[in-house]
Amino acid sequence: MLDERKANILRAVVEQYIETAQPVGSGVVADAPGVQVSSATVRNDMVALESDGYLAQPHTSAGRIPTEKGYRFFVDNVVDEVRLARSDAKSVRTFFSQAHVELERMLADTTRLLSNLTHYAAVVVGPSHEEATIRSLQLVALTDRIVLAVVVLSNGVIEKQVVEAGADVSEQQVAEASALVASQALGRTGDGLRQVADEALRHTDPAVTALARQAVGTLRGESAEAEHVYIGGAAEIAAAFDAVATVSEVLRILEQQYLVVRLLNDVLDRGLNVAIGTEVGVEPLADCSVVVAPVEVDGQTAGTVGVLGPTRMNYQQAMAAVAVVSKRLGQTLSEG
Amino acid sequence: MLDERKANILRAVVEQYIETAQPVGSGVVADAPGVQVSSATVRNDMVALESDGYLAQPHTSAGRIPTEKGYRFFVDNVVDEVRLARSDAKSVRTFFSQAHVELERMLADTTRLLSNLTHYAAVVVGPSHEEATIRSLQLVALTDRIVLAVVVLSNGVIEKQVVEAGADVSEQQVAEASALVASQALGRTGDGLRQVADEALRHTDPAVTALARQAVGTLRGESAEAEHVYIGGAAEIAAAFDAVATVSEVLRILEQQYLVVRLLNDVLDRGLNVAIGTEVGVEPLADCSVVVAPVEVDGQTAGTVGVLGPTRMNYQQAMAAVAVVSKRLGQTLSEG
DNA sequence: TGCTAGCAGTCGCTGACCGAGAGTGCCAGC
DNA sequence: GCTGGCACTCTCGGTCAGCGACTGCTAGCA
Repeated sequence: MLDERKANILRAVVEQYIETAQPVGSGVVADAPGVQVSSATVRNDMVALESDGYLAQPHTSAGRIPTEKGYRFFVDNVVDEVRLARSDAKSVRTFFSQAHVELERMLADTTRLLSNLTHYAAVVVGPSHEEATIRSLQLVALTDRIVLAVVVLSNGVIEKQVVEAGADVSEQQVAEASALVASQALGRTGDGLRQVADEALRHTDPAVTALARQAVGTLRGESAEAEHVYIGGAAEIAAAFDAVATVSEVLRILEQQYLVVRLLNDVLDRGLNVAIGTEVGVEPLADCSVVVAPVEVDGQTAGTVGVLGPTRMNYQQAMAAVAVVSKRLGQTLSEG
Repeated sequence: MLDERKANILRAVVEQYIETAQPVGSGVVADAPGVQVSSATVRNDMVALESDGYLAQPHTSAGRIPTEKGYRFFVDNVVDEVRLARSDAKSVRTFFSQAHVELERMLADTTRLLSNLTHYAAVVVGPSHEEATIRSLQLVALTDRIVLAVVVLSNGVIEKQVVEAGADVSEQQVAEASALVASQALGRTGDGLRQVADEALRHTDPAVTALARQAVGTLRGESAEAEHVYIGGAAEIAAAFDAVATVSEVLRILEQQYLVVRLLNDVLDRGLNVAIGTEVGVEPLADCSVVVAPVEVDGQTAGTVGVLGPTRMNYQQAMAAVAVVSKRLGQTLSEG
């Protein structure tokens, strides 16, 4: 553990480096508030911090920059007041006070809000629809053999799934299968669909039975896994790094949305709100940090909110923004 | 108009510059196939090409680079054989031979295909749903006052629209309004919904009438405007430019999807397949070019396919890829 | 013991300079 | 009208010196 002065010095280095992206020398640190000692003393402490792995020196006669361990200490021990700037708090408030009836648009807009607040890329993973109840389930014939199963959930989300019938089916048969499936599914949660037994789906016409069972089978398979991801502010990534190769790599990761979801969940599973550099666990994101928070609806985790930026990130502000947005989002979701 | 040798020289410069991104000197041009003259002659022609505005010189004693006018000439007069590389043609074929029943996923995947082929960002604007017929229209109550209108179109696309009822409505009322609207809308095109007169929607219960009319009204307003855009390969933008500021600007444009749609349509409206630099008409995209093609289904335009890359783009390949993909996409859409 | 002032030393950055090389424009000759 | 040749221009890479920033160390002071 670091004594108070060393912690203050580390804090000063991190804050300064976040601001300027330049190695920080002992001079400016000595002038920082909370460090009322001479630059020589700062230097002595800096060598200690360096040998303890909190700071690094790009080369002799350059200032210090924080290591991952340094950022980690900063995040764990130094970041205190989780408070948004007044104007930011206001834009969050106005955002959530607007009516958002369509879940999906709201989540997409939320990424925009977050990336505007933080100037980093923002990720929102939508609530898994397992908890929402099924308000409507309908089979619609598209062609003689292809049927679309459309599920409307209580949160306004629509799941759809293509069902290919084994043989040609008539409009009439589709309608009957639709009614049959609906009778079993309505009111259940998306997850509850798994409990619909094939035996419950029976009709005098075997073709109808078959179609109904197949529809439920397809929906069973899908509904649990489909995570809805929204990513916004990719352009901020370009602004945050100065090597175009890094930007390209990071964007390539962001394009693989399933990877991003897994990444966020991994971080949360490890009990972290912040993953720094290699902690993120994806090699091309070694220069990136991630700040995440679960979205809680009625005490249940129902989604994730996060931002992705350079390790040289304004953690204080990002953590505040993510915390506030995830909380407000949870509230809004539990109301609507 | 340029004589043949000048055209060949211009061609050589453009092709070389596309490949190397370096100013092209008279020496390499003289060695190019189709230019069997000495470098001195090439130089003489180059000054002519420069004073005609086809080439530019970053500084004396540097080679030449093409201007927008130079690229334009190249695209209009030089690009001839629109042919994909064998392996690329194959991946297009396998892509479209796979079953794609869900339109939206297919379009999203198409952007991935195109950006893989060209290594530029790809844009696909989905078919406006005006031509597809309505297979199902259903009102689903989410809360006492909020009703979701769900429209399933014959191409498998689902449109949804939130309808807020003026007063609380019962499940029964929603069901009746749903049947009422469906009876009028089924079989019409999405556009044809506009022709449903309010008078045709009448029910003994005035609340049902009101809800039905409001639902149709909301759907009327929306269905025409909602363009579905898919953008893929944003990471390629980062690889294509070496100034991180440019990358950031371009990505910022791509994030505004409505702007991208308008941009592509503008280009097509001007009767162009290729827009080069300032021709694109968006100031931050001055270093970008766009290659577009309409997607035709049964002779009707039903979407757009395009790529966006640096002005220093491989037009030949990009044009070929866009042409093939748009054609195959049109075929696939008219089948399914 | 802990802090500080001071000083020598290291190293990157900047600007000047220079030579090599690439490319040009022009001219004379074929 | 094309070409070879030549003088010229300008960039690029490398070297070097001066400068400035910052460090590490040491001696001295409270």
